Amino acid sequence: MPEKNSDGKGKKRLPAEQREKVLRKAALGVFLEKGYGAASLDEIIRRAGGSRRSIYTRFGGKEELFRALIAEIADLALAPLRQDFDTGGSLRENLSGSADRLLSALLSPSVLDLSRLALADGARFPEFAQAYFEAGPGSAAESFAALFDLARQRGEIFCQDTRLAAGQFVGMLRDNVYLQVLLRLRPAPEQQEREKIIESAVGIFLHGLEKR
Amino acid sequence: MPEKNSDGKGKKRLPAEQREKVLRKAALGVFLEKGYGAASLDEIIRRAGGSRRSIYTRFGGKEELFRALIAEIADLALAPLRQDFDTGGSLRENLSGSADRLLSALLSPSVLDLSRLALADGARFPEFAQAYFEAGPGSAAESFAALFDLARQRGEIFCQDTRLAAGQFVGMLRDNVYLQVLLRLRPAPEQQEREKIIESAVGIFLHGLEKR
DNA sequence: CCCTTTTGGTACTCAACAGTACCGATTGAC
DNA sequence: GTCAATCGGTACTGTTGAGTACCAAAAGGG
Repeated sequence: MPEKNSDGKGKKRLPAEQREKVLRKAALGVFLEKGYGAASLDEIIRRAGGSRRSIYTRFGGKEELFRALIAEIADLALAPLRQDFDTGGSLRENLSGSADRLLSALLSPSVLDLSRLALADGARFPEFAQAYFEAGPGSAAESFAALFDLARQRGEIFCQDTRLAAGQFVGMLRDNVYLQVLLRLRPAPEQQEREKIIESAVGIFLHGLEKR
Repeated sequence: MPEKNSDGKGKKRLPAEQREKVLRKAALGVFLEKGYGAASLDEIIRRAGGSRRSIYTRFGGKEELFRALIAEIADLALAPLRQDFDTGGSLRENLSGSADRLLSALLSPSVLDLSRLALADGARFPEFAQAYFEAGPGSAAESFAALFDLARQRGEIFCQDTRLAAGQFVGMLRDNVYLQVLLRLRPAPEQQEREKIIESAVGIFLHGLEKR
């Protein structure tokens, strides 16, 4: 008796291109949720459909599958984080707006998972840790540094090392509240608390960089 | 032929108490280096000597062994971080000194491993994430908050929410340099760079909190 | 309509590892 | 010295999951 699958999906075949997309997406989800070590190919296949062959013919194995995802992982999850600054507006407005976008991105579930993944499995996949940092906190800090440079040229602030200060500003947003969220000790702060965090950080920072 | 072990250690038996100490220490090292999932009992036994029985009779299993370590893990690795503040000296001196001790602790190999462990396996062991945060960044922030409260009472600084500011100051030390070290993208900064980081952070922060 | 190629699904092998059983050796009490 | 209890070492069991083999069904060209 030619039997169908339990879920009734049958044995429809997907064109190679689409199968690969579905596989990448499913793998991405499982890796982000479970981490590299605890992620199982069976789980990926269960979500994506297809068979083990589809992974091994297309990618070569678990490790290669993960490596194949690195580029798009960083791009995808950190995209909202790399928004350009408004050219107009005051320094404070620009800083607050950018900080808000950065903090919201950092606190989004997918970026939180991504950060945990980079920290947990960065030892085995240095390119991944590198890609994560460059696409995320690194590029954010560079944007802030550019902002600070401009303000310094205008004489609005006083700062010897704008890159260092920018990295510290990003760190300031990654404060203990963020750390607690990353450790799953508390839920992400809502709009109101985020605003308080940003107001405090921007206030301290801008005042701290004022000409003295 | 009654044969000795390859390393010549023989079959000396350790008193129960000492065996447990050695086991705890070895397990601590392996968990910190490999993470919970990748740590194997065989490796722990190889380092500690003894046999699997010594783990199962004393602790019950891998999970219980890990849980038994949580308290001392946090205590041990974060001890240098919880030094009291000098009561004398200026606010800036106190802040700089404390920040230096905190940063040095955060950047020490064992605390870096501990932080990665808390982030990677905090999902499975929430008590561990909790203990890590409270013993480490949490208590550090509380100390800074106390320092800020005192300074505010003296009228030296202006700050609405000292706890928030203290958490942000700790975050500021956990800047992008620290993040890169945590991600194993670069070695820990030497004394000179650490001083620059602290000088910048303390300078921005104190100036930022000045009465305006 | 048939035949080749590719894919989905399943069954298998192999390795790693947690947990258990057991034997002989060591220790300490008597 | 003798004996009971315990410990070290090793072998075994069961499970999980990566990687492989194979078969049958589907797609597509002739």
